[in-house]
Amino acid sequence: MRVRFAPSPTGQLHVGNARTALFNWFLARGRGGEFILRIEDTDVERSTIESEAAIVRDLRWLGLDWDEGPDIGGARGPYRQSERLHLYQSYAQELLTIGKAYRCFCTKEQLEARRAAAMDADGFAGYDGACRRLSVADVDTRLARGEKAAIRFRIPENRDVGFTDAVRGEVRFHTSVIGDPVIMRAEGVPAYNFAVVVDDALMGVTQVIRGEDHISNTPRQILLYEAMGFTPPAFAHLSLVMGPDHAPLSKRHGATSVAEFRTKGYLPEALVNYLALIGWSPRDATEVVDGASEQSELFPAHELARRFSLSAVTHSAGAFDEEKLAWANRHYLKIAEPARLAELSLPFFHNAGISIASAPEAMEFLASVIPIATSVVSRLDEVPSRLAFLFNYSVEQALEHDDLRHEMLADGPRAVAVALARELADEPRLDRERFRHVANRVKVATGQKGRALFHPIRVILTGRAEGPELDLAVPAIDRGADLAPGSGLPRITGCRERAADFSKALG
RNA sequence: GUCCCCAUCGUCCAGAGGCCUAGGACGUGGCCCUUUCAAGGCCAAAACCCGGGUUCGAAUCCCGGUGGGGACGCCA
Repeated sequence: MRVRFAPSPTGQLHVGNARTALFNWFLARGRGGEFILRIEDTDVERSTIESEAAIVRDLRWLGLDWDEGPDIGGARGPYRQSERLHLYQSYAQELLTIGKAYRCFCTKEQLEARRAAAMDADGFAGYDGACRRLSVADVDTRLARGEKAAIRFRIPENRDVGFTDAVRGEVRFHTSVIGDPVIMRAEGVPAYNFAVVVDDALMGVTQVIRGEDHISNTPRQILLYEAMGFTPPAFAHLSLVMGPDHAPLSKRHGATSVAEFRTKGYLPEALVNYLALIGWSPRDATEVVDGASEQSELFPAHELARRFSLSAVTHSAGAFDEEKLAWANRHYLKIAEPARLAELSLPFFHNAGISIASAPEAMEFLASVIPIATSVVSRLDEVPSRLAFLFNYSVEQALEHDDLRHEMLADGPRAVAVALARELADEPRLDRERFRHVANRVKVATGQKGRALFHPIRVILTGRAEGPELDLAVPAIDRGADLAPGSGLPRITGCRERAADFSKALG
């Protein structure tokens, strides 16, 4: 089995296309097939090498890999259509020779005018066949005169073209609704419908899995396969991914590209898992035990691949639900390696204005505290604000908030601050256990308890009324104090100093 | 306009004629846990688009309607 993903490098990788790539990859990896990446850059105007690089980067980020592609080569290359022009030219010539294609001299303006008229008259919007029966002599003289001509494929008349779609079943079109498509533009560049067919045939693609928007191109392509003597591959058309309102997913709905989801702080495994859930369910009928079926929907990519099958893909379009993506992200955030999360969150800290040295001790410290944030947050971009108290600590700043100041200036909290400073003064390294011990002594010393005791302590240690769990914050701050000198971690202060500062500030 | 595809809780899926008093997940509401916010646990509300057939029996099959989407390009 050979499958492919064939994006055109005209922009960012869209999540809908990413899902198509994913389903192809699932199939290849789940059943030992080959996955090919091919770049369809025949639109010279819009294709850019930057887009190609971005698409490759995003596919890699998602964790996809391919067996053949423009960046790694392969036996059936090249894998960029712009580098295969001679192939299209020779096949087009062949079709011309055997009379299955013909030159078309119609201009864009003429075509548009006639199309509009025909659409009103009988609803047919395809090519009207004006150049279909030009004589050889005619064509030769016009060519000799220097007139530019495109090459069109002659769609056979009065035929049914059908195929068995792997997700939809039987699909049938009558050739009367298909106009002769351009296969080579006047400039000598192939048109999409022709290039895909030549490439898929030559590259030995056995299953074409693509978006539903291509379903009506399929009959043209099948006819092209036949005309050139190729055996058509199996086709599968995936329903499209829509926005929450079931209109086509667009910027107006928020993020639409893989790159945007990355910069919003989603983990690739979460996006992959979520995307797989649109239009497909990883549930396996064989796992139904005692009438209760498998409940989880969260699986690593290789497991999704193992379970994947085209026949289980839904026929209807699915709406993109960022809430559910966020849920998947929370899950993967919780099970990810802290060291990796520390690495991944670096740019988010940078954006938040918190610079963290790349020194190993700094990264080690970050890794040790990152679970404080990732255990409660939905995305990586929320991490810095959760952890800011470790880096940007200041008594003054904390007391600038009216509500906090009022609360801290009350007798109870003031007593807690003073007692905490005193207790901490003689305390060696703090960990959760020691902290509980200290808190207990503060409780005894002040007679405060519950919220009245812990709320002031939280404000002292985090400078905020809410936030990371104290159990985790305490040892984190304590470690930071030890690391601060020369570690490249700016302005980290230990518990002892914080308590003392507050005690002083509150009088 | 013509052709094609699709139609189960707000959303994503399960359901391939009786197992359905329609199941799961996200989200929502409530309760529990808890020194806060979360997380976690438990419970709840919530759907077969409409109309005709076929059948002893239809969410499941057929036809029509309606609704949504796609295509009709010298874009892909």
